[in-house]
Amino acid sequence: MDTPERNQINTTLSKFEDSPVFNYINNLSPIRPVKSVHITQTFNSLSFSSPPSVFTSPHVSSFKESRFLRRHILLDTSKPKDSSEDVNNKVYSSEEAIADSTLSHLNTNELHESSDQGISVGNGSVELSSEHAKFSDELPQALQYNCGSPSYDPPLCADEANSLLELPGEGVSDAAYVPDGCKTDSIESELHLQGPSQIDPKEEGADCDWAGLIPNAADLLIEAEAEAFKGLMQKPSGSSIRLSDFMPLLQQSTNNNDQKMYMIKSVASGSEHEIENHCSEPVALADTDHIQDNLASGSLMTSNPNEQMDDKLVSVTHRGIRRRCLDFEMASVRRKNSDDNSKTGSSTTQSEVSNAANEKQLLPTKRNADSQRCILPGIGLHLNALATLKDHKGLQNEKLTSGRQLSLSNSTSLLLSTCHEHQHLSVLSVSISSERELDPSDNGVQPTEDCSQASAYMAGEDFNQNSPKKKRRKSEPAGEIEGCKRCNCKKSKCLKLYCECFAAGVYCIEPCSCQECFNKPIHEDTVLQTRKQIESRNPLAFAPKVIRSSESVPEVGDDPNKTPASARHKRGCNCKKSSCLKKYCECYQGGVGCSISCRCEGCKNAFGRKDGSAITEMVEGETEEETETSDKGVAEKAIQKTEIQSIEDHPDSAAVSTPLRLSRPLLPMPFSSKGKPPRSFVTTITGSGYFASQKLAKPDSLWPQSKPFQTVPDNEMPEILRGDSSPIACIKTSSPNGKRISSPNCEMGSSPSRRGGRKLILQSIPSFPSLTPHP
DNA sequence: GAGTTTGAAACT
DNA sequence: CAGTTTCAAACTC
Repeated sequence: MDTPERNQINTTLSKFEDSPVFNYINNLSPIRPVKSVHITQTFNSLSFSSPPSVFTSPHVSSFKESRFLRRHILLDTSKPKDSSEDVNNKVYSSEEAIADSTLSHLNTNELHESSDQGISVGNGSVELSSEHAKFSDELPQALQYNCGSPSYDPPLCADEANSLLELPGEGVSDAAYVPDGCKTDSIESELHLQGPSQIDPKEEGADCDWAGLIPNAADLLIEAEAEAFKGLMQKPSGSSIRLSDFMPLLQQSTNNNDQKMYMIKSVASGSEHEIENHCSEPVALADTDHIQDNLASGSLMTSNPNEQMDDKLVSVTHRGIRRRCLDFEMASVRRKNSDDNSKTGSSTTQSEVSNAANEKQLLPTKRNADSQRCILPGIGLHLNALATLKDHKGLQNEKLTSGRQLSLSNSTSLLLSTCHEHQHLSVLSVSISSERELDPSDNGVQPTEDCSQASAYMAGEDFNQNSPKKKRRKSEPAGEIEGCKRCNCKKSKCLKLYCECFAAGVYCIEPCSCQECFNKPIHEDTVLQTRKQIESRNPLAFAPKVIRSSESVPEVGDDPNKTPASARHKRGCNCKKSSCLKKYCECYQGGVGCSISCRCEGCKNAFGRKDGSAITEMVEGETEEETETSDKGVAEKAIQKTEIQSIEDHPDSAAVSTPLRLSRPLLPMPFSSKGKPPRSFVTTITGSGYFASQKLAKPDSLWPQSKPFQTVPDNEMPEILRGDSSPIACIKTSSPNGKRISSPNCEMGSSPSRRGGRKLILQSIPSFPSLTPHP
């Protein structure tokens, strides 16, 4: 990504601004240029986004910055700066400065630098190197300015600011990020600002930049042009710069001689072309070549209809250029938008297509698509819907009794084969539209949520569910957990926490054997209401029962209270007879050790006991689970070490030994017998985000480390959830309101891959909450 | 698959 | 908050 193009644009713009034509245009334009406002906006936006943008894509940055600069210049005239991008900015700023006539100093050196950098400085550029320097410095300051400087105009429009903020960053050209309307306004406003000044003597002075290259004399100008041309021709990348160079020349020529003007004009036209190209293709890198070609061919000369023979031709040309730029920008924006859309669409379509093509591969494709957006979610929903479909076809046969994998495969096959048409359609439609609506099965599934919800929900379910469940299961070794949860509720209607699915925040699906189930998309409202009620009683009701922190997370820092234990059950268990050695124990089921918060009797939790004996856990590096236990140190039930040892001895114990890891394995281990995963939901907090997953399942990295998990008294849990990290926050936030706050982290957070099953996703409590229709 | 056990969730 | 009931998973056979 080279910035040169944009730079050129900037320069051209600045030139335009200077030209009286601009003023005229501005007058004509219905858009009210609120210079200050726009500028400020841009500035603000720049301030916010600029840094990254700068690094990422100079183009964008240049453009924005340029605006920036102006403002700065206006505000501050005396700051030095160096960055190349700044140079671009300089152009504008310089122009402004010129307009203001406040800045008069030109630094040939700077000019050279700018040119070297490839940033061509238009007239304005010539002017103030010093300013440029300032700008660079100012960028950061810009914010300050905005805040403090009275000079600044009123705050930017929220829309604009948003637009700016929204900018994808580099890739997007200025135009792209700026809304069409806004953009034009902003540009025009810029023009206005510069417009009045038009061509200042100083600008000519600016030409002085060129001066390095070109002497003031008209004759020299021509020569300079020739050189510039050569330079353009020679330098592919630098083409933009050269163009800018031409601009100044043009201006000078205008001032100097009409004849020369022609020359210039021709050149200018060429520049325009280039500019246009740039404008039109801000993003494209190849432009330079293009431009060169054009120049070489001489097309440059002819291109502009706008050009005129007058002295003002230059200005006109500028204007023409300007406009084109704007237009192009707009066009570019449009293009980008369209492109983006097309891309997105294409991507979606592709994904879908691929999905369609590879029905079986839905998962993978989906995952791929995941990155992109809602689509997947949609798919996930769809999957759920599919799940519901089972009814239609009676595919359920397969309820997974023992062999989930088989069932999954079967189900998938069913979907593919039997439902296949139906599903296909649905899937495709979903993916395409990114809406589940299309699915007949979907019905009312989460209409409210859209991407966010869908994503969360979907994410979980999607991957998992969709085919995911099935696939996952397939992928997973038999015993493994599948991520999917299935319930067998008879009386709760799957609207109580008794229901694992409901508790996990997922809809029941095929594999479920539940009766009178209301935990389906069709009953979304009911589900949401019920969920709210439950949350009202217990905000953490849908929070992961087990919270785990990953090393990455700064957990400790976050919660002083928390013990280092990697994970703990939210509320602790209350086991009386199972000794916390069976899945009856939620702690054990969750693969975590018991903590102080536990009220268990005779705790022998292999993962760790209250007393902290959790020796077993310390396995391998990861240990941790219970390291805390020591902290807790409560020996309420101090279990004898012997027990622990014994545990270790046992094969299972092995798992135990490394509780965390084990957890991964462990889960399977203990659960493996049936292959079901533990019920408990685990929330893992990773640096990026936390995951709450029902299953420990593939804890992957999660476990390990870190977080001390405080055993977490009930109180703590909430804190943990809330406080610390966003992830938690996500959970909580979501749950309380019933809304899911999907933090990107949460959703994406984890690599979906981790949790195969929907459970994983589910874990993000938010998912469920998300279901809540709250806007 | 039926029955039992278990402990969480829900209720009082 | 404690006690009881309900519930469904976990477990056993």
